[in-house]
Amino acid sequence: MVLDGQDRWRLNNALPISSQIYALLRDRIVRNEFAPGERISEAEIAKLCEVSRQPVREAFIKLAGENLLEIRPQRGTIITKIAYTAVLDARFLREAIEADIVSILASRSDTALVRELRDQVSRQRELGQSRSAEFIQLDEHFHHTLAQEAGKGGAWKLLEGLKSQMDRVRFLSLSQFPIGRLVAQHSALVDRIERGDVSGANAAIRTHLREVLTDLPSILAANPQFFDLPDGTVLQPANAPIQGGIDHEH
Amino acid sequence: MVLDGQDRWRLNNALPISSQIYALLRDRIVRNEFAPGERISEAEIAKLCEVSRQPVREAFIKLAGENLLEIRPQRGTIITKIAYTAVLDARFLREAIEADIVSILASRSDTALVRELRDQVSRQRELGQSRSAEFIQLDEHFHHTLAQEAGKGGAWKLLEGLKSQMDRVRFLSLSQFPIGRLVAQHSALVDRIERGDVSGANAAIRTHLREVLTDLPSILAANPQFFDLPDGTVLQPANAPIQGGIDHEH
DNA sequence: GCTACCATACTGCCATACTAGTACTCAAAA
DNA sequence: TTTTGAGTACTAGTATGGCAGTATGGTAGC
Repeated sequence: MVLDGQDRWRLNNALPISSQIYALLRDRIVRNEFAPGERISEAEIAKLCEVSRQPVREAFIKLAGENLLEIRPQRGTIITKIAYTAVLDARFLREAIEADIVSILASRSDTALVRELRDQVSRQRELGQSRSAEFIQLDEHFHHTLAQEAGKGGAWKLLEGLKSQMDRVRFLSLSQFPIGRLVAQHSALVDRIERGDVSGANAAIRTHLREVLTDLPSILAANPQFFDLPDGTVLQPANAPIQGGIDHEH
Repeated sequence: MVLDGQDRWRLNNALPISSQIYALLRDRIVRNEFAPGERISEAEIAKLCEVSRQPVREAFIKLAGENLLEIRPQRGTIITKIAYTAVLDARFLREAIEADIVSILASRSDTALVRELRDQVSRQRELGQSRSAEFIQLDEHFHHTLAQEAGKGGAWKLLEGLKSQMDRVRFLSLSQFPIGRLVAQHSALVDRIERGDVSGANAAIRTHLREVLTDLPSILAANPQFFDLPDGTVLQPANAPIQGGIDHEH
């Protein structure tokens, strides 16, 4: 593991230590500040944070539950590689739920909500192309707002664990993030919600979510060591339509 | 907590203790052998299993991650009540992913798969109305097979944690389980997969998944103490169409 | 009878120590 | 030179004890 110089990682004492270690490690893993495949040990992190192994261990267990760590008894713990198929699976799940969410929003035309979303979009626009990391935060907030307002905040929380793998890819693709296009898609989405255009909003969010992973193959090509490819995986564009299509009755 | 007489809970030594405690507790919670809202303590379980508190604690952490336990620091740990909204959210998620799965299967007509599925359906039919608990296992296996064969086994695993809340409801509804109808739906689904009828298979799985929770309101009425209802929740049939509709482009 | 307070018995959280299992180094034997 | 085996330095898993915070029951004061 790459130490941050010789610094210790500072914690506060408002929350349980294990929770802080968890949040701290998760953030670093998702941002790919650890190399996938790299070893990480309880004792090492404990020493770095000047705490005992126990809270570190509990954080490890939670991270392993999200498939960010693989704990191998008596052998060691490693940062998992980004599972290519898990990324695609997570995207399908997210697309399905968010499509429902915007459908709900569009079908009830809440003017206060539309105003709030427009505010967020302008803030996103102001960032400019250079501030990709901050954009991801705003993007996260935008989508969270959608879920919350649709009364699906609970479902959103359930999905957060699944998003981990997708998030790692997003941070890998920071440099080639087409922020302008994503913001425009957000804006178009809000337009359609405002007009009560259910199917239009639906299509907009689906297109948007596929955009995020458009460059997955090229990212994979540029960082093959970060990924875990099942044998015989055939690379195809991540934004291909869902095979077989989806038909919902009403 | 209701002790099983004065017995201890036997563990083997093939797996880590914490994993065994986790599996043991999860099974009991999902089967509603603990009363939701009831307190449960590390020390109590540790004593019962004749192990130290540490592995029990680690099992608690994993269970809390699935929202089966609520750990309140310095106050105690309780079995969560079944979150009514979480059940509905989980159903939406499951419906979305399984609809994709059967679409994939229907669009490629795998005769070996169809044979396997038919075998499973006949075994389900043989059980008869009286063996609800065993039926749930077979049902689980059936749906798992669908996911596996569609190459979405990974996504299925991701969803397992979310299914916990739904499973608790299913065990509550054991007595009034319309097994005959569910098996017939399975059979109809296989028919449509065999015919390559994508949209038909899609509709079949959606209807089927809604069936499982059809009786949610009556279950809730019969066991109000098991459920956690957000204030102002308006009870409505769990199998209502998704608000706003879902339109997928192709 | 009511309120404020305090002792007590819990709770979960963390530190420490120890166990058992694995990987690795390096020297001795073939 | 290659192979083997013992020793060592790790790893995660578990047991135990002490800590701080919380609920509870009873009591003193009103």
